[in-house]
Amino acid sequence: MSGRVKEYLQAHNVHPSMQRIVIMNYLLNNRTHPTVDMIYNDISKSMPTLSRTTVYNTLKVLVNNNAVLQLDIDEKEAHYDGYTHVHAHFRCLNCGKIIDLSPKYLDKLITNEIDDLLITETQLYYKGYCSDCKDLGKIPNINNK
Amino acid sequence: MSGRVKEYLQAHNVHPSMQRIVIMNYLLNNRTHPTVDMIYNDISKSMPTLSRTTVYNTLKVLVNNNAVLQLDIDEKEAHYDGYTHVHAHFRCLNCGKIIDLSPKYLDKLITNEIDDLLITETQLYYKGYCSDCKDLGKIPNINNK
DNA sequence: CTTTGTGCAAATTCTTTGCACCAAA
DNA sequence: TTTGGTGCAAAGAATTTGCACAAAG
Repeated sequence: MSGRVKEYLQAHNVHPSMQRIVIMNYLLNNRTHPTVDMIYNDISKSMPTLSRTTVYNTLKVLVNNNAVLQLDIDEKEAHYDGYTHVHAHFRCLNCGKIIDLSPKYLDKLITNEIDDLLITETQLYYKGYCSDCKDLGKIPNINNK
Repeated sequence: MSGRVKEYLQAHNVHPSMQRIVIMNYLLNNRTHPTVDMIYNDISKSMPTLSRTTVYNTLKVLVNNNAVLQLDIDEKEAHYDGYTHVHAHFRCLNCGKIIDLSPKYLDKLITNEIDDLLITETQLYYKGYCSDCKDLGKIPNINNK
């Protein structure tokens, strides 16, 4: 079972340490878009030596290697998603819950209510390299960063 | 000229103080998606008594009243946009520049190159109120909060 | 007067850094 | 024995809070 996770990490050029396997496994099995603190609190119950720094370090490595998605939908703190395919997210401004939106909404702007959600705000962000930067070898290598 | 700004603020139920007019005017005339610090540094040249806290306060009021858009495209710090209609944004991961994308890209997922930009990442965020929260009078009133 | 906005300093929160220790190749 | 991962404590950066003063109606 965690053999699968180990392979997943290796496929993404991430050296599969104990901590990395546990954190990646957590993300694959908890599709709740957790924060660093949620991950840390949950995992340290069964792995009391784990440090917050390691959670930060690990998530950075995983994100840089496209094994995990970092969500900036919450201005306070980052959330993480083990499902890396492009998909839309919804965050409730009252309870904070973040959910995936069905792919059928991916290519359209949504206004008002859908699927029993009241949408009040839409943000569409693209990231990459602009014309000035993209040619100049300024694109970083993968591992670490 | 700043009479226009004053009217704009009033139309959004924001009491038009000197500082608010100056900050709103700055955002309407600087479509560079500035951060709090950029706004503070630029404006305090001509208004040395301005405080960073007031910039924070003012932006919060403006955002809450839909007079300004807050962008969370940069995980480090918030950027602000005086143009509030829904539109897509692109941020260069090398130089940090944020630009608006033509509306023609709004309703489609972009991969690879467009308009001389190399897109490596797409984030589609919706915010609002989930089914559990939307009926319960949990939607905050506009002014302040 | 009374309410609302401003601004300083201190506090909070999330994240990163420096460095020593450990483990695996 | 060298390289890379872990974890503690401290530092850093962005933002918020508490409170006193000022301004406007």
